[in-house]
Amino acid sequence: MLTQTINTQAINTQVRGKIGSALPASDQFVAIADHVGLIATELSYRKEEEIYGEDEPAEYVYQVVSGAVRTYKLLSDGRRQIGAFHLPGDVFGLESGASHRLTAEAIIETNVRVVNRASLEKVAGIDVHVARKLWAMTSGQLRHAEDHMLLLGRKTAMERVATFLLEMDRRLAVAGMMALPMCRRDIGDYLGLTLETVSRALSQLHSQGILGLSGARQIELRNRQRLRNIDAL
Amino acid sequence: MLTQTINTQAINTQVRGKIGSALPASDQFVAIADHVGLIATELSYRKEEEIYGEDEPAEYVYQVVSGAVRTYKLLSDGRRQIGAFHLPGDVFGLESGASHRLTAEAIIETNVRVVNRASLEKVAGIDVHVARKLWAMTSGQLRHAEDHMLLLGRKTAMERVATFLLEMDRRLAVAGMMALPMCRRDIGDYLGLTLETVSRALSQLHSQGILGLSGARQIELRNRQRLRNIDAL
DNA sequence: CGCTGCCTTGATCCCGATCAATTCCCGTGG
DNA sequence: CCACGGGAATTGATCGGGATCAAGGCAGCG
Repeated sequence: MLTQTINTQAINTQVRGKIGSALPASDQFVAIADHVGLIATELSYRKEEEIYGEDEPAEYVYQVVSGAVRTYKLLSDGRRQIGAFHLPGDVFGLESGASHRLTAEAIIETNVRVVNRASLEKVAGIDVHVARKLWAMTSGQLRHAEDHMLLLGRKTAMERVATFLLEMDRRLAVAGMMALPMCRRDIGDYLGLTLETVSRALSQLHSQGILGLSGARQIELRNRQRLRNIDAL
Repeated sequence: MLTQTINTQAINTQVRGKIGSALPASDQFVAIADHVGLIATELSYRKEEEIYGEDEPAEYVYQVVSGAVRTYKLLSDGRRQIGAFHLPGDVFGLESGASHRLTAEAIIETNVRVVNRASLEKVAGIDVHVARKLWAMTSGQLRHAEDHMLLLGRKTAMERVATFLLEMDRRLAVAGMMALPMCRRDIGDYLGLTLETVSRALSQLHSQGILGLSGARQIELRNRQRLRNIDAL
């Protein structure tokens, strides 16, 4: 339960109050919260800590401030499919229905901003721009899921890894370098592969000079065009 | 272009006007159209006919009246991933953004009801219940996509086919029988398998007495519980 | 400096893909 | 009503990409 999390792990980092204009307002989640005067709370989660579980009531909507989050589903025998990685700025845990449909965990030490879902929905019932924004965010997640179904159903291992690298490059590259927050197993569970296959694909791309590795999780893309050629359309 | 479709194939079946209460009002799409007085048009598509293409402007929102529709993405070399099958009552082609992200085709002779997206959005800007409903419909599609990612990324061939049969049973069984509108290739492209693998899995389930076949597309589930046991969680 | 978990690399296996015939319907026309 | 044609489905044989099993290597952190 989130209540426990607040009480046991995150109590020290709680910051209650209206989001002020001093905070980065680079996206609409903040803009909404700011504009309509919603109460936003900031929480911290440690590496590997669960944020919410599958089928739990969706009490809050989250936005990553720093760190990284994975959302996934499990089969009863432990097979895992990660649906998405959530990086700084991303909103996750937004549900139209009553409960979360995936489990969310912090991959590394992570700070998130949360807004109560009920109050957000109340605002959406008054302000059509907020309602439109909630729909657009869910629609954006659907777009990602549709692209990912194509990857999982039809792409080869090498194509999947190329797609992954280009996605991460777009989302978290700083000065041409990526610092991946997740391990090989997470990447495999996102791409529908084993960690060994991910590792082999990365090694091969490295040997071809398409990427540089300075530490397993520090990756530099040296030739994006060749990577795009490997990735099927 | 849809305009062409209207002019060439569907002109005879066009029915312009406010949806009346005499039509089945079992779902909210009709309820919305009825309530707010939107103009709904009914169109027909022949077997294999395209309804809209990937990246085309999303001018209309569709609801299946009769028949069946597949929505899919293609890779440049022709590999195809079907994201969903749309059966009578289902809404498809609803986009929050400007364009369609998958191609839609009629699988068999199909009748659909269409509503202009711009006018629907205009209504959503006034009536919060309509706005809420649009969000909920997109959210429902996201739920399906999340479940399907788990299937495509982590389930075995037999598990995928079991999941498929249970889904179709739920959605189109009449008196314990299913009349599948789609061929084995479509099923394969939905499940991330080849048509041969789908066929083999069905044959095996048949030989185990779990399903009855009267014609390749007429399937009777004889033991849903065993099918649920085969389907991982 | 030495664990300990993460990653890489190698060897082998196996499930589902691919290639290849039939067979089975189902629709069509005689 | 039946014969026929042709796409759809089944079934068989073989292949191969990625999984699995199994060591090492390395690096980040105490």
